[in-house]
Amino acid sequence: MAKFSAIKQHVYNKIASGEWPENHPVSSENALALQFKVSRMTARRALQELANEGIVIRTKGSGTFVAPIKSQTSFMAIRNIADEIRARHHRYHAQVHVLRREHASDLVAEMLNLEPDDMVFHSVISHFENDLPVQVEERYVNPALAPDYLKQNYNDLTPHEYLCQAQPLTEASHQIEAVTPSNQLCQWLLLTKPEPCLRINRRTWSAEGVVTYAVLTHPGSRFSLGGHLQF
Amino acid sequence: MAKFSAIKQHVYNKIASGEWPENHPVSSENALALQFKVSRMTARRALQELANEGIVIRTKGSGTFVAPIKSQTSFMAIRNIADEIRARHHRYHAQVHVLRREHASDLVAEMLNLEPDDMVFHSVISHFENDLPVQVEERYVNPALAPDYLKQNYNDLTPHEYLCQAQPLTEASHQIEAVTPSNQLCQWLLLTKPEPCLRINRRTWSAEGVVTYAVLTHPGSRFSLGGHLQF
DNA sequence: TTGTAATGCTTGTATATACAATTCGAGTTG
DNA sequence: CAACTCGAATTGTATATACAAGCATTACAA
Repeated sequence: MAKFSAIKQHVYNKIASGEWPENHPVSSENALALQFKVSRMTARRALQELANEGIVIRTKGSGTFVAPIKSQTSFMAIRNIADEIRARHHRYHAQVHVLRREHASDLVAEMLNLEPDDMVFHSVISHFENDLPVQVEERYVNPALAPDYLKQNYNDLTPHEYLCQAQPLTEASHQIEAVTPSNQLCQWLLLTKPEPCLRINRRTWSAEGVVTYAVLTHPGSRFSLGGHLQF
Repeated sequence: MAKFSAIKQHVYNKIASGEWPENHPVSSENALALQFKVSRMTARRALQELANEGIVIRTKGSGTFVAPIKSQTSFMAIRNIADEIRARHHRYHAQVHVLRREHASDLVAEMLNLEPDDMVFHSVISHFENDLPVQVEERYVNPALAPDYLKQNYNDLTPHEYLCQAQPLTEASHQIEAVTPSNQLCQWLLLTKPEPCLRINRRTWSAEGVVTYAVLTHPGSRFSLGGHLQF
């Protein structure tokens, strides 16, 4: 492993272990250079790359500090929330609230191109970043296209991951809105009082039809969607 | 301007002008160092940052090349709110609340790559769909890049339309979040009580730098963002 | 007490150098 | 003609050094 990578890893560990919380000062370039017996330029490179990744914030004359977390995700690509959180070197885990077979409501039936009262799979899962839920994923699945959906263990892999491998997706549509969360959602999100939430309604298709309809709800204070375009 | 920035600019220009198309080789570190009379490390930094931005691709032993254009970003094309409303066959009109020259706040200065207290143009406009406001557009403009911004009549054309023709945009970044509107925003949006709002923070670049920073706020009950992807 | 000047620490920019690792083409060899 | 070798070019890693610029504290003077 390259020396500058070792230093980055050292900082990652400090942050992941909780030893360095938000805004905690990070060792200076010179201190790291001494500690790791490298030149200042090498220590500098490590901190610089961490800054590019948004892990730390550097201020001339002042120092380097652990960046406050504010989730940001690309809304162009359909990405996996778990991968995203891990890419930020934060701890991820999930909690399954609901996982069952049930009759489709009118709305769900329409979204999945089924008849009302047809059976669908329904799951509700909270996704945690550093012990704080950043997303409640409410998902309805067409049983014909993913018959083993209920048999998976969603602590190990996300529904999105499973569905991707079970039914390669060909198409997706999103609708993004701001909503007030229901009491039930507040509980799942560990919100003591309602706050504006970002909601993504997503339908995904495979070659054989609509696979799944998902309602993803993020607390406004813990999540924002980002994107970058070039022309 | 720092030397490494000058080199980056040089590469930007070559690409923007079309002189260097996709996959065209970029001058090597040593060549740029000679040409700009800097050390290799400085030329290297310029190319490295361009690579981080996704502008070029670097391969050890081979060289540096103009990156292929990122496609499929049509999800959130920069759309004009007025066109959108008219496309729905609804009546559109605008109301200008603020249109003036003022000192930049720290945040605005940072977003526009200016110094705090530099002068910027500031406008606040409500956009109405059938007599109900669906967006408050708060916009800050770099006066150097759009000196006539304040002279336009924003009942006839939107700031976005004017800026597009004044400074062709090359790049944009968005951040979408859910927020509670301030009292001032509630007034502008004709909301009797606060409701969750969808907020889009957008920065747009032309070849010469950041042109404008816009904060677009939509009432959650009157607006949602849609998108469709195919793979 | 207040304002100011000095000082030390930090990050930012820049240079010169060295060697490692990889790619790619030119030349050589069988 | 094919395969191989070699070397030039290029990017990657690392060091040592220098000075500029910003921040925060201390020391000092009014």
